[in-house]
Amino acid sequence: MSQQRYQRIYQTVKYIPPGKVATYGQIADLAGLPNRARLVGKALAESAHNSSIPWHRVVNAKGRISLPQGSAAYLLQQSRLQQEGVVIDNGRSCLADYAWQVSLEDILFKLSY
DNA sequence: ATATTGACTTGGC
DNA sequence: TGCCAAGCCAATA
Repeated sequence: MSQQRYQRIYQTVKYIPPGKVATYGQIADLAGLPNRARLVGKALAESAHNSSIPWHRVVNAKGRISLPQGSAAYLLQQSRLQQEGVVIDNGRSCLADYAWQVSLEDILFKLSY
């Protein structure tokens, strides 16, 4: 059911390693879709049922969970991140500690398909 | 074809 | 830290 139009976004999200987080804007840029952070959120909302997509590793530019505070989805994202070792302080993760940094080496030798 | 809606971002206080 | 106004733009209505 995941729409074909969000394929690039989904593939990019799959590369976020466990224990790390990426921002909506970062995913959009990496997917070749600059200025489309909101589209990433939309794509993830539709991927919630797809277990192969680690949507919980995507947070906003401030490192915070962008879901209604206290909602089921919010709690699920929080617990999944905590399980991976990401400390969540009042809905916020510390980007300085957990931000996913894509290096040139990753692009050339590890993320190749 | 026009208007509204977002799991967003940035910059300024 | 936090709030706000703008800017952004595909998808929906």
